[in-house]
Amino acid sequence: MTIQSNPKPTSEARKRDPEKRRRELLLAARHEFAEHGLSGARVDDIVNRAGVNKQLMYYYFGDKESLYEKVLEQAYIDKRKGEDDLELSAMPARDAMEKFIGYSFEFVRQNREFVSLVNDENLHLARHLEGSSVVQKRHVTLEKVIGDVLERGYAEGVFKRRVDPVDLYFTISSLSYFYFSNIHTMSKIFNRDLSAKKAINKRRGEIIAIVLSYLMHAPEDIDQV
Amino acid sequence: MTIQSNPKPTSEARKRDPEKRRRELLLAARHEFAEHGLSGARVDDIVNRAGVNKQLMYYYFGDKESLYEKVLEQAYIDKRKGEDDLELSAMPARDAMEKFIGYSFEFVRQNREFVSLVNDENLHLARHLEGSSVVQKRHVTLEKVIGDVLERGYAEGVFKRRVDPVDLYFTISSLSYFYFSNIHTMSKIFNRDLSAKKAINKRRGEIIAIVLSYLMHAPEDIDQV
Amino acid sequence: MTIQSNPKPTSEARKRDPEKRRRELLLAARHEFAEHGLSGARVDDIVNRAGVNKQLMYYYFGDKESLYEKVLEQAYIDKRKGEDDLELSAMPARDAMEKFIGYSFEFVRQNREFVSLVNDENLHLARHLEGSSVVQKRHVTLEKVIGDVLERGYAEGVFKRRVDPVDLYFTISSLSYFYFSNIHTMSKIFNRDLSAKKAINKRRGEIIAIVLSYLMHAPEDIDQV
Amino acid sequence: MTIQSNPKPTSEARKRDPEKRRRELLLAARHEFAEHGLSGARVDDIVNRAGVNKQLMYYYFGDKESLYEKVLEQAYIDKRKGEDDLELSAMPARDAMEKFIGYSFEFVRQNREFVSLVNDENLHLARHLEGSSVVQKRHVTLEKVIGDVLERGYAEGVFKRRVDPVDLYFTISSLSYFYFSNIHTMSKIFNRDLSAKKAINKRRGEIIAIVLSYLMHAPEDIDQV
DNA sequence: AATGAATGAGTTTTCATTCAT
DNA sequence: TATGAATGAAAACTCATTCAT
Repeated sequence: MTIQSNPKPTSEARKRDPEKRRRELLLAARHEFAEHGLSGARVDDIVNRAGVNKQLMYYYFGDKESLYEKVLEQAYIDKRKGEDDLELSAMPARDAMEKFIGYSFEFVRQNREFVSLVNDENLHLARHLEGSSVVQKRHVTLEKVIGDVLERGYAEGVFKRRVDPVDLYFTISSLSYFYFSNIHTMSKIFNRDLSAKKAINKRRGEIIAIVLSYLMHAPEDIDQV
Repeated sequence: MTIQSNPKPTSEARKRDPEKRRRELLLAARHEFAEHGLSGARVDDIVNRAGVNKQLMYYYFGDKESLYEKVLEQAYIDKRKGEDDLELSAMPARDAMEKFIGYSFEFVRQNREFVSLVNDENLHLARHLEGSSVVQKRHVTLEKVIGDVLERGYAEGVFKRRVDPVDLYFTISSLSYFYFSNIHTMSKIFNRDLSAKKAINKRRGEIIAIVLSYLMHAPEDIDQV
Repeated sequence: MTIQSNPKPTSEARKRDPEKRRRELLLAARHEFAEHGLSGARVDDIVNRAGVNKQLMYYYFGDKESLYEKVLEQAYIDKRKGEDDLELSAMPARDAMEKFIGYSFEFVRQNREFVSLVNDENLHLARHLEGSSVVQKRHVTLEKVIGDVLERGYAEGVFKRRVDPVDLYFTISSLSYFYFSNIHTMSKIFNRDLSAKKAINKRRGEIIAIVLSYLMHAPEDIDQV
Repeated sequence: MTIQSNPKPTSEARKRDPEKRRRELLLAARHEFAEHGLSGARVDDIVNRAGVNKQLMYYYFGDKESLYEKVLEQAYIDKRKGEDDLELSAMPARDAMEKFIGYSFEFVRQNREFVSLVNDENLHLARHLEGSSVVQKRHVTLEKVIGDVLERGYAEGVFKRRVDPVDLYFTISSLSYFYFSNIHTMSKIFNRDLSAKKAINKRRGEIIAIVLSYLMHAPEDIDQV
């Protein structure tokens, strides 16, 4: 690995690049698992998609399920990377919150495969997340980041309602995730084209409004009515 | 023949009751499909659960996929039945809305299988809902019921924000559905026991608060801040 | 049978006419067996075609294979009936022979199902003809009829070549039967539409010419060349 | 690897010879299909005959029907190979024709499986010949070869009757093929042992006589009588 | 005489995985 | 590292036949 590590494309070129093959396999696997779920995915299809020999998959990942775990873990890592890149601490609380909600929505919008993977993993009772402490660790920081924004909001006086950061994350995720997670059944049931750009953008606006409205109004407001 | 003619099921009885067998098969199938998804479910397991011969399933439903369609359709019908039983028109708008949100939450809480089925159906792009116009028809009334409550709320002055009934249904569904749909991954990720009764009840309260807060505050409220 | 034998259509009419149902079953079975062979035919399809309950077939015929035997036997009986109706003894030998050849050809032309049935029976080594002495008996007369025509032909001087009646029957059958038996493969192989009326009629003429030419020229004719 | 590199099959040897396994599968399949037809043949029996794992059949051929197609195609190719080996152009027309008829007869005599396969394929309306252009192409040359012999016969003055080469091929095939195709039913019907060597040889002689007689006598011969 | 329900034993096909090189 | 060949176990589905009425 260290010896042949960098480019150095000899006559036979791009062959014998184990890392690349691994990545290609993971990518192909993500597509397959997202499209068909763990049990619906076919090892044959994955390796065909990746353009590699079947045995190579076993060589790299051991078996189908381990490959699935790797795919899942990577999906969560990718998502958290995006969240960390937001740099929310650099802006006013309300803006930060709006940005975070918008990003959450856009993330699922552009990573539908993530939704499918996570849904399927819930079908399996999150059994494959067991081995991965990475995922858990990464979410501790997320909790903190949201907490910080909230605190700043309270300090600024822009947020009125005290909420648990994780609860808030739930709210934001629910609203963002569900739209894409259930887009097909909902489109059929209500006979609407929810995949239309216009519909999606409208929904994003509404989701931001819901969350902000919630944060910006103290509980008493309602009870007083 | 003349003696046992009527549904008087004697001691051994329960034989030759095709309708019952059909129902038992559907029930067993719902369990299996909810647990393992369409591709993960095993016909053998379904018929074993139902205690019938495998061929009977084919005799009644044609094939695995058709059985799945029937299960799915029935799941939606059952859900809609519950919604219709709420009789929301008989109470003040705010109470009606609170009741509806609470019911939506409790429905998924007590019908986790519904969540699994619908998630899996989304994985299949809602392809199996194609043939069922029943499901679509039943949701037209739902749209009307929500619309009525909203209108009454505006008239009563209790609701301030104008929203599309279907959008509102989305909001309520998102918040209710996601909690249970993603309960396993979320529990792992945040290392919390989201299945605990206390956590669930707390979340229900918050969801009701979110939705009501949204409806009861006009958009300007936020912008003015 | 004797009591309810004739029409007497009571209130419920055409129901309860066992003989008719038997015939309908046999007819449907003939279609199915001719189309798919013994092993390819489906009991379900047969009874559906006949519009009767499956169990009725078992009630009447015992099992699929016995039904097949009945169908086969009936097919041979029908064919022999036609041959007997020709009344070849009433006309000059050459005309009789021409008529017989023509009839043989037309029979398979119009009874393609016979061809399929017989082919399939040969696949089964004629095992199902075992029980049926009827078929064998009926062909003894056929042998005689052909023999008579031949003898008259020799006496009239129109036929020159002495042949065994059964051999001749083979020749005629071969030429007639093969055309329709192999019409699909041959059409494909030689890229011709052998099912066209024109092609069929032309072939009939040639077959008659072949057989007559053979009978009307003594063996020496060839050797002399 | 370097030591056993060449096809030097040592004592245990014969492993890992995919081509051979393919051939063995095809051979076993030909037996099975010829004995039981497409629908009557059992994949299990085929692979047992070939001594290979069942899945290997699917690995090589895709499914039962595709295997059937390959078997059928190969059967036709083998037959055509034999015909090409006759080298008819090297001998006088009459001898060539006699040789061709004799060969045609002997071919079916020694390749009864061919007969069964072709019969079964006709049952399926030659549907499986669709994809194989090979078969069709190979028969174009056959048509030419027969045409050449005929032309030479006319030139030599030995053949008097002008016939279409394909029609003649039909005549020869009919007479040869039918005898073996229908040998079981005919044996039963006429209570003769048509499988006896003597009977077969006698029939071959007669078939040659029929065809030659036909070719060597102009149509007028009959009409004049 | 007639029927809908039910079944056991197959039959094709699929699939993840391992072998041999 | 890489691959084509090979496999056992299971899966969906089929089919002739019988049961109960």
